[in-house]
Amino acid sequence: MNGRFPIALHIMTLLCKEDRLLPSDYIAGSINVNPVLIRKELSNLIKHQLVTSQEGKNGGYKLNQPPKKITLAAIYEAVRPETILGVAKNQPNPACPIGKQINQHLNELYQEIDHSVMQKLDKTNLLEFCDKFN
Amino acid sequence: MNGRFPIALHIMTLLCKEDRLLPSDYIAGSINVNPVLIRKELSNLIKHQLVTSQEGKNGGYKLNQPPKKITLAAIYEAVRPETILGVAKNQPNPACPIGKQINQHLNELYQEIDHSVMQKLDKTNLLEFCDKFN
DNA sequence: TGTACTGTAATATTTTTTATTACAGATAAT
DNA sequence: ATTATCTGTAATAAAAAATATTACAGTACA
Repeated sequence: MNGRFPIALHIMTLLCKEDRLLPSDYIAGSINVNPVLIRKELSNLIKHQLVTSQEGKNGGYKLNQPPKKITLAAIYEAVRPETILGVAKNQPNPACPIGKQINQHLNELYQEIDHSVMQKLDKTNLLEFCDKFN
Repeated sequence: MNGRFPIALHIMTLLCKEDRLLPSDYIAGSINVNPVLIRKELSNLIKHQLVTSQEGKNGGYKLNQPPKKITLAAIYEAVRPETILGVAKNQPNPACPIGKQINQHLNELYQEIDHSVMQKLDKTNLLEFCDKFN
C-alpha cells in the first residue's frame, strides 16, 4: 500500500458523493495538496477508465462508471506500483548465497500478500465505502 | 508493507541459515547497505525479542528463538509503523465534509487489510521461509 | 474573445531514507 | 593488562523520493 492510494480513494469518494463535474482545484482543496498532483493522479485514473474529464470552461472530472461497479481493488490496482515496493530497490550482494536469492523469494511472498489484499479490497465497492460517510 | 521489512527478513534469514554469531558488518555486506542501518534494525529486533546480541570481540547477533517458532507475522510486527502509512501524513481540509471524515474511514480500511496481511504472514515461519533457499 | 478549465513539462522545495563519521563501552584473544 | 574487534548510539551529511510551484499550450463554454 503506497501513499497514492489514500489520494486516489479520496478523489473517487468526492466524485461519488458530489455527482457532478468537479474541477481539480476543488478536489485539491479537499485533500489539501497541490492541484497539479491531483491532475496527475486523475490522468492515471482516466487511463484506468475509472474517471472521465471534460476540458474547457466549466469542465472537470467525474466517475466513468456507476460507483457500485467500482471496487476498491480496481482503485488500488490503478495506483499499484509495477515493481513491488521495497524489493526492487534492494540490491543484495550477489556473491552471498542468501543475498543472491532473497529477492526472488521476497517477490513470491509479496505476490501472495498482494493477492490476499486484492481479495479483501474486492469485497467493497465505492458506493459502500461512500455510504459510511455522514 | 514498508521498506524495512525486506531488510528485517533478510537479517533473520541470514541468522537462521548461518547458525552462529554474525557481526553487523557481515550482514550489511550481504544486504549491501550501511552497517549502522543494520545495527539499528537489529536493535529493534532485539527489542522485539527476536534476536540477541553479544558485545565485544567475536561478538555479533543470533536468533533468540528457534526459527520454527518465529512467524513472518512476528517479523512484520516488529517493523510495522505505529501510525498506518499514508494516512497519518495526510491532512485533509477539515472544512470539507469528506475531508473531515476520510482518515477515519481509511484507518478502518487499513486495519482490516493489515489484519488479513497478518493472517497470511502468520501461516509461514522463518524455518519454512529459509527452506526455500538452495 | 475572454474566461475557466484540463494536460503536461520543467523546476524547486520539502521530506524521507540511507550513508557516513565518530566514539564510548564490552569482551575475547594475545 | 593491552589490543583488537565487536555493539550501541548520536550527530551529521548525502541521496532519493515525494510534493509543490510555475508556466503555458490546448479546449470549450459564455
